[in-house]
Amino acid sequence: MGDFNAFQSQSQLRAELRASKHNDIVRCAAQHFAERGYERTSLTAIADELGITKTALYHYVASKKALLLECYRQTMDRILKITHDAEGMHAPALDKLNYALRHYAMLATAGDNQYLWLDIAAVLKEEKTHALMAERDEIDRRLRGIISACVKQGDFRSDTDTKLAYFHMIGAVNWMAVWYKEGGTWSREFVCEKIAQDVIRGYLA
Amino acid sequence: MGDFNAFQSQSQLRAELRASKHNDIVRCAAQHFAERGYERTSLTAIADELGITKTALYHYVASKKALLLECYRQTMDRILKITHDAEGMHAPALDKLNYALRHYAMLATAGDNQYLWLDIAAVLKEEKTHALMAERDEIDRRLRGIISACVKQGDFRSDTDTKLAYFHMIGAVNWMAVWYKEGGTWSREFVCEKIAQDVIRGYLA
DNA sequence: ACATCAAGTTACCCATGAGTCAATTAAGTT
DNA sequence: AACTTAATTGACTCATGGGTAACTTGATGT
Repeated sequence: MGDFNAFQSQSQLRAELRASKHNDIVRCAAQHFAERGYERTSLTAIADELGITKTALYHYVASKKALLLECYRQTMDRILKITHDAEGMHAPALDKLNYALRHYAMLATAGDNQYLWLDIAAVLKEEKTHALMAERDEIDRRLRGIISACVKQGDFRSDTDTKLAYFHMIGAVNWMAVWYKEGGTWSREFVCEKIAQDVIRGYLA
Repeated sequence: MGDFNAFQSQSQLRAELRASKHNDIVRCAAQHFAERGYERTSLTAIADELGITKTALYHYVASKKALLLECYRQTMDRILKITHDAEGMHAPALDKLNYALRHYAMLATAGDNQYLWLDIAAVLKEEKTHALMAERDEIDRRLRGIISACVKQGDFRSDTDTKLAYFHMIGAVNWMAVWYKEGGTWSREFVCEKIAQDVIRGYLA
């Protein structure tokens, strides 16, 4: 083994290349799943878009379902990061909540995600044992924690039911993936901000 | 032709029987589609539940897609009726809106409708020529009309964006189909009422 | 009695799509 | 050069599921 690869072994390079391709696949699949739904998406279609054959996919992914779960894990990770960042803010709970909802909405409206969120809900229902459940619960816990804090700090009405408020907010934001289309008179950021405000305003003391 | 069937011809009886069976099929299919989604539902499964063969279905329905469209037309008709009833109320626009949202929510939470609403959105997107589009638009128009009336009558803040408010409300209510489960401490009626209130409260002047 | 028609059934056809296998290429290792 | 291993392919299998065709049954009407 010569010293020309002192910084990085060739196997490491290979591993990185592999990881990169793997990532491409997941990203491409995520888009298809989000736009057309899991059932309507064929692995061949994904492979075609990537310029490879379906068989090649199986060198990177165990099965179609595994691919789906990975797509969803990526999405959950992003949401988890948002809630984490929100919790870490040095600001009133109300600001945290606004931040979380705004960024959540930005995720939901990024691209054509029509099917993404409902399919996730469906998968989570069936795959009870999966780690995705834990992530989902963690997201729930954090968001509801922030809402509770809004109540405790007196920004939200004291008779607020946090569970219902949570579902209300999440529902309104998730549904954006269905109706939001790029290219209106308002920017995406603005629409997300508006929805976050509207959803929060109903609970202000 | 004897007079024993003076009230109703036998062909009429047959037609009614046929219509009744047709209705059974649509109802059964609607449930399957709502619970498992269109793609995951097989005609054989529907036929099995009805105790007939798949082929027999084709005596009542032209195709799987036609069956889907009929299911959705039924749902749309129900929503249309709700908006119609709301409009016909002798009451302030605010009460009309509450009525419409409450009953819409009751529909969304009737049974396991997880997939129903999103699939409808998807079908409406593709089937641009179909009469369902017109019905959907009519529902939109009416609900947004009621929201506008709330603004005009001074019950809603004057800076309310009716389009966004509409999407917000519909989103929160549609999403109930995903999360609502029978058997909690609160009655379905109560939860629907609460959500309607929460969704409206944010716009009150 | 006899033609008719609706309602079903069995046995198919056919397209799609997930997943597998054996062979091939390309690159890295000794 | 010989060996190995990862990457990739084309050609399969196999199950599912929508839809069709031909036949049976049973009731209606003349």
